[in-house]
Amino acid sequence: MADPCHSFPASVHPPKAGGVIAPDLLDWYDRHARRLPWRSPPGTPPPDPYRVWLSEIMLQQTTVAAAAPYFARFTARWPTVADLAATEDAELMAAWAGLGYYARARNLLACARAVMADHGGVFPATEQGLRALPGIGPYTAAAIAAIAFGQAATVVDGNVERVIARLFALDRPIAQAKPEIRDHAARLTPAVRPGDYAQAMMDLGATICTPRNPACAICPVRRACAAAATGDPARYPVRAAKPVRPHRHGIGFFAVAEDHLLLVRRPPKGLLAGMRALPVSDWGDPADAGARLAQAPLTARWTLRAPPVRHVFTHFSLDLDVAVARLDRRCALPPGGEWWPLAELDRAGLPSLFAKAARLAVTGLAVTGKDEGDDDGEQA
DNA sequence: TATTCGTGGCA
DNA sequence: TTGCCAAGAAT
Repeated sequence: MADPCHSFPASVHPPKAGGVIAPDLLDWYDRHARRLPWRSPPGTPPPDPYRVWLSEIMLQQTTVAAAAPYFARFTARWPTVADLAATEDAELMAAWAGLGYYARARNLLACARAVMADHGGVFPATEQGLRALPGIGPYTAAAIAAIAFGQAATVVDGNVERVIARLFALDRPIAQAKPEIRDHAARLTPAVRPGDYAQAMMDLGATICTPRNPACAICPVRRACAAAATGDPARYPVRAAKPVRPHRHGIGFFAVAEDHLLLVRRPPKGLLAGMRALPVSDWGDPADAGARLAQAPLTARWTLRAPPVRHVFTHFSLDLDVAVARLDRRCALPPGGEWWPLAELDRAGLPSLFAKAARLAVTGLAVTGKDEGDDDGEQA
């Protein structure tokens, strides 16, 4: 279709809401683009689609600072999609450990293998083709199409939603304004340099049009912004009421025999799916804490360590008590269990919750018979 | 449309 | 200390 950005003159519809922003935004991006490991400088040829895809998956609900070291390790270990597709599941999951949202790691592998098996090792160049791959949703498909293949796809992420909500001073919460936001975003997307434009919108949201204290004084599209005109731009986007986060309790079991630790593989669906982990009790009402020690994976003399590990997930918080037991020998394993060498614990690929619990338990082992030098702020 | 799914930094 | 938030996808 025709360039929607220029379907009417800006002077006819004054820029009180929106207007043509792409030229000013791209000009700003040429001067202020963030230099990131997966990005090519403004106006230069696009990066390898594999690297664009990998970065976009890692960046889903994840900060640039958190994703960057993982991106460096992944591209060093797996320089191409073929390398990634050929790796073992366990190695991939361990490499992802600590980054969170582990369904991304499973889908990453499934996607790489689909690209090899169904697309001759080449990423599809269209939004539709990308959208059909595991782990690639509306945002990621549009981002890869725009950034790696130069297509004028409408890229809508959290940054874009916030920028649009302010440009048009939308009075409804984002959850309810999604269709309207997408509509505005599509009209603002230019036919020229769509990849740079998409990244410019995200940079704008990340560095200028921030959630709190937006820097309107130096914003390249302030003249088009209805929220800035109100004098209180931080009022947008309107925030919906947040649901209360329930609190749960559980026990993680740290069983050591012959300098080996009992680990299990978590089920393929649900929380921390497919990840190596400590055996655990159920996680539920803190009032039922007393009954959970009976859920140990094997019979032993369990000692409860204090304080518990406090961990916050997206939709609940958890106090995980750590129960420790020493066994004389490596006994029969529960289903899916393995004895892991304690000396190589950092290579087990434990999610952060269990890495924290293991650190707590290991410090307990180290000071057996002694009681000095607990490293961190242990408190009642 | 609403839930489920991690983690760490920061005000 | 607590809550907020980050380049969302799958169901």
